[in-house]
Amino acid sequence: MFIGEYKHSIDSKKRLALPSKFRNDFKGGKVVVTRGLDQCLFVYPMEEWQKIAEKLGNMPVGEKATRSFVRLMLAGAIDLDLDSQGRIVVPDYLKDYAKLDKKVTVAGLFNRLEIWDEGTWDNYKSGAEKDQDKIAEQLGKLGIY
Amino acid sequence: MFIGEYKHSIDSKKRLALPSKFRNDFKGGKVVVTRGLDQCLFVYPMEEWQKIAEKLGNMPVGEKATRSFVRLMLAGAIDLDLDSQGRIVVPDYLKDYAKLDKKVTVAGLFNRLEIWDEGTWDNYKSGAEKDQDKIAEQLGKLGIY
DNA sequence: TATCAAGTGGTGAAAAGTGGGGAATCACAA
DNA sequence: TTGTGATTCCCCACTTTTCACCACTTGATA
Repeated sequence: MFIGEYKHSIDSKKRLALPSKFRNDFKGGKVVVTRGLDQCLFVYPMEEWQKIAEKLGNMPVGEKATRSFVRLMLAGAIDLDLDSQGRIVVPDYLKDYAKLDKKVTVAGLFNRLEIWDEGTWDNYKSGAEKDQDKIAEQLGKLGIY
Repeated sequence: MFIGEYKHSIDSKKRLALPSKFRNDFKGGKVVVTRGLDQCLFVYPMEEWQKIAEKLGNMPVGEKATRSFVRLMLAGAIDLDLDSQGRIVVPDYLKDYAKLDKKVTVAGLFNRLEIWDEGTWDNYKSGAEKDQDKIAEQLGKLGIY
């Protein structure tokens, strides 16, 4: 289970180390990175991704909106290997999508990691902190007190 | 499984390299290329195409739109060999159909590759990316949170 | 202080993408 | 048949990118 917030950096060769804590969770050193919501990237272990890809691959392509959604998700994803230091190489199109600069924040979100540009993350967080009331409300709905 | 987004180029002899990553998925170096939806080309491994062609052949011919779609795909299909560098030669009629210029984007879509003109792809993508709410909704349906 | 693990950075070899020459093939006219 | 031009295919070559490997730095621990 992925949890916590980590500050890492992308070097000039677009390499990014994933928190060492989670290396064992990526079996075979294989991960899948996709476009996420709110300008971040999602990182899934391969097994987790398989399930998602299967669903995506079997969605009906008749409807235009569905088609573009599937295209965005599948074409936006990439399977990567960790190098011997536990790093991935972030492809340009994903780096651009999430507007990643040198400093990034890696966040654990239960069944996935998220990769954020550090600035974007800080903004997002401070925005979310302001919305404490709404968050409390949502927690209530989930039965968390 | 085909995923990811790759920038390649078509040279003056209409040759296009497919991502090296997928070369092993095309057994015997044989692929089938055909007209796809939304002004792109579909690229299938031979085995996969057999299945698709069968499905297409068995579609009800009652509806006019279906009929023309089936014609487009079946009649437009051609089987090509990869050369020793992993390239295919794109026939004129397909190149014209997808309005391919020098720069193209190859996208992995689970059981097929798609070939897009780079500009067309970028437009298509930015159109689809705009609607983050819809994307979130679709992700929810897939059980991704 | 010695040690170890984690994060970061750099280098050289190999692979991938691209481009071009020239032989082989074909169509068609002389 | 022969000649001409166009096209296709095969092979080689150049350039850029990628990858595997090694090395340095920092901080925590004993």
